Amino acid sequence: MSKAAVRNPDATRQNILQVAFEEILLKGYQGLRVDEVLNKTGFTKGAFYHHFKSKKELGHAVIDEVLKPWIHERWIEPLKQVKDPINDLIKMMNDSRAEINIKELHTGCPLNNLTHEMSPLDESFRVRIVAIWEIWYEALAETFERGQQTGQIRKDVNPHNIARFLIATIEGIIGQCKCYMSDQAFDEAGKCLQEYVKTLRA
Amino acid sequence: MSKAAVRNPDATRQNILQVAFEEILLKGYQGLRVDEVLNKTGFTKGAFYHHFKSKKELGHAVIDEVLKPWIHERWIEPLKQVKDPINDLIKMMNDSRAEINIKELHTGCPLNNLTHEMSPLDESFRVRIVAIWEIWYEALAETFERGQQTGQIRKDVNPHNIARFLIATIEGIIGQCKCYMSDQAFDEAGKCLQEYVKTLRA
DNA sequence: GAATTGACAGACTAGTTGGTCTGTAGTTAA
DNA sequence: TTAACTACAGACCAACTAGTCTGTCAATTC
Repeated sequence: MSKAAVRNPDATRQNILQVAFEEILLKGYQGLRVDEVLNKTGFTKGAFYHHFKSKKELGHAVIDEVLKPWIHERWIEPLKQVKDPINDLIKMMNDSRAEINIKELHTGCPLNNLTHEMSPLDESFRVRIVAIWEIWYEALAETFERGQQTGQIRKDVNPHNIARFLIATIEGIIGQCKCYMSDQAFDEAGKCLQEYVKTLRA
Repeated sequence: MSKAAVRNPDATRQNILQVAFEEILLKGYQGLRVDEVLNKTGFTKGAFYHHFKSKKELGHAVIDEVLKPWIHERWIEPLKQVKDPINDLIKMMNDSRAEINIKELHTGCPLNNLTHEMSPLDESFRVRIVAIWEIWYEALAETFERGQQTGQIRKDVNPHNIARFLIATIEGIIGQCKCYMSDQAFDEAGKCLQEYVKTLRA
């Protein structure tokens, strides 16, 4: 009875999910300790296993209820608003860089982090994470298709191929920054990336 | 006395290192179990802790004595032999693709795997892994510099920037293949990558 | 307002895991 | 030959960790 004089189960769940997400980013799913989440949230085993059947189900919930909405807010929604694909995308990539610098360089891209550590561990993780990549991939491809229709993007390029290429490159660059704990890779590769994107202009 | 009627300490160490490396690729360093390595090699705790002070030191040895030589053999040496940067690099990337298909798609790039999981865990891991990236990075940049001197590569591009860009892109593509467990990403993004590389021709 | 259900608290457990320690057989040097 | 050292074998341990179980108080229902 040390906590929760007034009850709020939704807030409890969200609290646990958020802390678990941060722990996974720092230490990975395998390095995530249920006890540590409970320490940081102030809840107990009783609360945790009331909301989650197991650690694995917590992993599922983190992917579906934290990571997925984050990608939506960070990439999918902005992509829908794009009017000038070339310039807007360059701007979004620069925003991405700024965001990386803010929350410490060693964190990297959350989606890519979970991809590399969690997806090989269990098929249930992998399918959930792939679903998120697909959403991003399709949203990017659609952005290029719209650009082709409005005559802003060359019509001889394949929107899906470009989408996959850009996603791969962005993640690769962020991965380098993460390991080097420096944004030098962003300076170097970013220049090439911007030049490449500009070649797509009609 | 169930094993090693005849002794060969070097082979013992290499055996442990190789199995540990494969285990890390499959389950990550945190998922690596000393006992499992001993099961698969047939050795015991006594042997293990005679050769390695701790699990962490095993991690160091895997990076320095398995991963690093692998990169040397797979990338550094071939890069030294490059006569025609554009065509040879495209060939090397296709080789890389073939290799990925052979040892199951979910494995991904060893260097990138260890980068994402191990480098955030401990600074001693990170500095060792960064050192390997640097070797690859410099070897690639030097290849482009040679290409510029021989007039095969445009002189208005920065060799180091291209090197970083290519490394990031290659790793990003392999990462996508790993998560999707499909080489579709290689088909899609690979086309863009090849086109980009060709634009570097003088 | 009594009863049922939901949302926790917290002690406890069983299985795992990195690491230790003692013993012993092969190897090498004198 | 023998003493000293190397390269293991394998039992053992302490710490950790996901998960359980019983109890309790708040919230909802009737």
